Amino acid sequence: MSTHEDHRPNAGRARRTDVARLAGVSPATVSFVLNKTAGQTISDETRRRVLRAVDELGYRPNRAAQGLRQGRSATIGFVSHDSDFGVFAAAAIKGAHEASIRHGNLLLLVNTGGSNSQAAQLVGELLDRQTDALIFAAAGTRSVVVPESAEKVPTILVNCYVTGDALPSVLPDEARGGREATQALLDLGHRDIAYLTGTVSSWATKARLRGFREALSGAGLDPRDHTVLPGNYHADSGYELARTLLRRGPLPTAIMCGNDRMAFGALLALLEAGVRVPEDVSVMGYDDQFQLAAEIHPALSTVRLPYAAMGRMAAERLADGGPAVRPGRTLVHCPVVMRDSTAAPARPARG
Amino acid sequence: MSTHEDHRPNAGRARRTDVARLAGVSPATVSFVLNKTAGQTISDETRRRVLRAVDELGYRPNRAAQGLRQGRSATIGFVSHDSDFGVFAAAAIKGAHEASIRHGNLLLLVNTGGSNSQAAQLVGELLDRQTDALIFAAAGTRSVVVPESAEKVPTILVNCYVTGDALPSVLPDEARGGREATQALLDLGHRDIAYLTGTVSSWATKARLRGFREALSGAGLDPRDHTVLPGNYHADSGYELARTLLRRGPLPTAIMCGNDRMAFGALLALLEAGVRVPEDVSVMGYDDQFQLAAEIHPALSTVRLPYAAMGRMAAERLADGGPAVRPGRTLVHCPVVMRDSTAAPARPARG
DNA sequence: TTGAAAGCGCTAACAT
DNA sequence: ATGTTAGCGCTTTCAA
Repeated sequence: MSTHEDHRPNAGRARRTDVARLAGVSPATVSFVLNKTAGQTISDETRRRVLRAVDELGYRPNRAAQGLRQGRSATIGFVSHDSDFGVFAAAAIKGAHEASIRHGNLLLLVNTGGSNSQAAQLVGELLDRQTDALIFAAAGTRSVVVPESAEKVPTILVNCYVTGDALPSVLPDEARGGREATQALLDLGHRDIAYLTGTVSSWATKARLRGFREALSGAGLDPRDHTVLPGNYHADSGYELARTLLRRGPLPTAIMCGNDRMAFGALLALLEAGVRVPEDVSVMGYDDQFQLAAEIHPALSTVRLPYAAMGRMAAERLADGGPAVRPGRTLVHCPVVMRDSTAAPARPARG
Repeated sequence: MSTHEDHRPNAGRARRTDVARLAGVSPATVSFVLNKTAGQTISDETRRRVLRAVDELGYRPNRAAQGLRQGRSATIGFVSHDSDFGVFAAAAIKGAHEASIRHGNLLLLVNTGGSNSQAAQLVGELLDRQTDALIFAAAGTRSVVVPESAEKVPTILVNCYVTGDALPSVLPDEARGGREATQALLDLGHRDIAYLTGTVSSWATKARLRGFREALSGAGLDPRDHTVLPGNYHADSGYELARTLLRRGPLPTAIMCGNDRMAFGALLALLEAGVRVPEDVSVMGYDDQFQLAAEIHPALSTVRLPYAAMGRMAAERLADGGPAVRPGRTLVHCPVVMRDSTAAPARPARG
C-alpha cells in the first residue's frame, strides 16, 4: 500500500489518520466514532464509513498514545511480594487477571523476592509505566511494608496488611476457617482432636488455632485436653509431628494439620505405621492446594484458601474506581471441603 | 510547592520541563543528561545541575511518553496458554521476570485459559499496549496455535512449539531426562525397572519413554522385559498403577514415575502395602515440583524440569534484540536430582 | 454534524 | 556545549 519507508515506531500498524483518510473524514471523527464520545452526534452514514475503514485496515488504537493523552494505561501493577513465586501467587494472579480482563485492564507483573528495596524499585518501574493501580500480594499472610511511592495510585493489599491498616486489604478469614474445620470434625462425632499447627508465629496459624479452640469450647470441650504440636507448614514437619503423636501413645481420632503439605506428611507417617485413614484416624488439611489435596489418596478433606477470589476482589474493586477503595480489612470466607480423609470415629473418644 | 491545580493526567509527578526550569537548562538537555545520549557532550557543571534538579524533584521519566516517542515500551507480553495457571507457569514467569528486569523490561501477563480465541484476543490487547515482544508458554509441553498477530513482534515459545517450527521454541530435553534418570537407577545396580508413565499421548511422555528404553538398551537390557504402565500424570494414577504392580506379583527393584505427583501416589500405595522406600523398592519422580518433591518423606529423587531457566532464556533472548531470535528448537537439560527415595537394590534382579 | 488545533511528556535531528 | 523544533498517536475543547 504505502510505498514510503515504514521505519517509524508503530511500523506496520495503521494509524488513526490512515483510517480518517480512507473514510474521507477527519481524524477527530474517527475518535468520536470509536470512543462513542458522549455529546457527539455522528451520522449513521459517517459512522459506517469509519467502521468500514477501521475494519479494512485492521486498525486498533495505540493504547500507549491513548494512555499518554488520557493519563490512564488500562494496566494494573501486580506486585508479588515473596521470595517464591508459587501456587499462591499463581492463584491470586489468576483471579486478578480474570477480573481485570473483564474491565479492559491488563496486569503488569513483578516479583520482589520478598525484599523491600526490590519492592520499592519495582513499584517505581510500575509507576513509570503509568499503571493505574497496584495490587500488593504476599503468599503467607503477613504484615508488609509498602513502598511509599505506591501511595500515588490506588493500592489494595492481598493476603497481607500494613500496620494501622492505612491501606485496604483482602484477607482470608482464618479464624472462621479453623473454627469450621474443627466443627466439621466435631459434627462427625470426634471428641479427641489433635492439631499439628503451622509456624506458630504466623498470623494465619494464630487465627486458625483460635478458631480451633473456639469450636472446641463451643462444643463444651476443654481445648487444654487437646494436643497441639507446633510445626512449620512443610510436609516433613507433618511427618515428624505425626510420628510424635504415634510415639506418645493413644492416637486422637482426628488430626488437623497446619496445611495440606503437613497433612500430606502426616498421612505418610500414619500409613508407614499401619494406621488407616480415615478408618483409624481422620486427617484434615488446610489450603486446598491445587493438584495436591484433591488428588492424593485418600483425597484430603481441607479448608479452601480463596486466593483466586481474593485476587478477583482486589482487581474488581480497583477497576470500579479509585475513590471507592477505602482502608480497612475485608475478610473472605474459607469454605471447608470434605473429601475422603475424614470420617466418623470408629472407636470411642479416649479417656 | 505548585499552587496551580494538578488535575492533569500525570498529576503529582514532576515533568521534564520542571526539571529543566529548576536546573536552568532546556528540556532537551535534561534528556541528554539522563539518556547519556551518544554524540552529545554536556559540561560537568550542567550535568551536575540537572542531576540535582532531578533528585530534588524526584523526577522519573514517563515511560509511556518515552515509549510513544521511541516505539518501544520496555514491556514484554507473557502469554500463559493453559487452562490452569499453576506451578509451571509460575516458575517460567519467575525466570522470565528475572531476566526481563535485568534488561529493564517488565512483563505484561495474560492467561488464555487454553482457548485459542482468548489467546488471539489477549495478544491483541498486549500488542495494543505496544509490548516489544511476546513469550508464549504452555504448561504441558505441546503443539500450539499462535495467533497470527503475534507475528508483528519477536515471539518465543516456551514449553510449546508450532508445527513446522516457524517460531523459536525453548523445550526441556525430555528424552535425555528420561535416559539419565534411568541411567541413574542402572548405576545404582537396578536391573528390573518399571515405568509408570504419564499420559501416553503427550510429547513429554513419549520422549521420556524413549529415553528410558535407550538407557535400558544401552545397558544391554531388553526394554520389553520391563513393565510399562500408562498413567495420566495425576497422583491417583500413580497410586492405582503401583497397586497394579503390587497385585501382579514380584515387584521390580525400582519404579520410575511419569511425574512427582504420580511418584507421590505410588509412594502412598507402597507404604499402605507395607513396602519400604527405598529399602524394598526405589522410586523416581519427574519434575522436581516445587514444595513437593524435596519435602516429602522420603525426599523424592527426580528429574528437574527447568522451567525457570527456560523462561529466563526466552526473556534473555528477546531482550538481546529481535533479529537474533531465529526459528528452531532449543533443548534445555533436565538434571537428575538424587534424594532419598532411591538406593541400591537389596535383592537380586528378578528371574 | 464535523473539523482544526492544542497538547499529553518525551526524543532526536538539526541548529547555533 | 546547549537550545529549538518537529513529531510519536491519540483525545478533546472549541469553532464552524
